[in-house]
Amino acid sequence: MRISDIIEEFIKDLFSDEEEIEIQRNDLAQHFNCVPSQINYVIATRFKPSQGYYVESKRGGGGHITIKKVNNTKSDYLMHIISNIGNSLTDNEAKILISDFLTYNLVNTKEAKLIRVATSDNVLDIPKEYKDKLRANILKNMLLNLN
Amino acid sequence: MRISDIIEEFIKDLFSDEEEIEIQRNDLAQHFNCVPSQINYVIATRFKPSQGYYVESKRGGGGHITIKKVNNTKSDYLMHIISNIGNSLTDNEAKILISDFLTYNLVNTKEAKLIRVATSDNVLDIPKEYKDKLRANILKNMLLNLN
DNA sequence: TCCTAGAAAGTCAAAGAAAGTCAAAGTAAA
DNA sequence: TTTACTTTGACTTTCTTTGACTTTCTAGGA
Repeated sequence: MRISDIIEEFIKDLFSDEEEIEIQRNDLAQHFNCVPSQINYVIATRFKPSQGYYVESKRGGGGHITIKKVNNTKSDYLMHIISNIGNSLTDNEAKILISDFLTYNLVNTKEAKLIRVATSDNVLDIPKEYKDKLRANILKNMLLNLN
Repeated sequence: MRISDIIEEFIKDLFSDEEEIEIQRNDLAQHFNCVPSQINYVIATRFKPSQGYYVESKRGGGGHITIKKVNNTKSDYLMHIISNIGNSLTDNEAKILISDFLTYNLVNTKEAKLIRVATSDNVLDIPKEYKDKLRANILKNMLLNLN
């Protein structure tokens, strides 16, 4: 398994009930035996605002990285995601979003699967230049119809 | 015997009890002493939706190919539909099919809605020449994932 | 007060690790 | 002998890992 996925999961577990967590980049890197910038990679790809997270940090002595979950209620979270999807979305971004929906109980397994299928790269076999735009569109529309 | 057939059989054997397997393209190619793209060929020709398989993959470090087998004894009707959809489907045809699914209780209202959204003409905002083909593909793959 | 050392975190590009594409060449079937 | 299916390989794309270098912050000493 990829170290990035393991770190992602570890961080998400830190949010047991909290809606805000704080980590030390170097400590975490040491814990997982990787270079510190790997932590930045994980945050950059898995904890983006468009994924419902807000990140702050401080350098220097006593420095740290704070990650906040943007919204509390399910419908706020959903609205936040929908309005932040923009008009382009990669396969990987979609995958992470959908797995978050499942973790946060916004959808059940079956629905998550349906959404995943309709946004996955293999299913969307059209020229590359249309893919990410189409994917964003499909996902937004499916989410809007969840209620 | 053709190498493609051997690989096909090998992959099918991997599904002993599992309904979902994961392979490494390069490893498999090495195992059979063929070029990696041969694996793509086998998947493209023998693991199509109309044959009851759903495929996903990921590139890069830790990449892999996942193949899911749909238990087709579960719903003959569904498999029948899937293999009869062909590779093109109009908006209207999709609409009718989906409302049939609902009538026959193959899906619930929410699922029907999700499927409808992902196959509807105005969500699929790509050039006309790709639409019906894409719609067919999306619908087939979504149906495969109903269990 | 101001300067400086050390402690964090950030950036960015290169290298590495998979998988995907596509078309040409080869083979089998009708 | 066409036509359809297979095999092959060069090239592309996507995602992850790594590391050298930069920036920012705090605290302690001159």
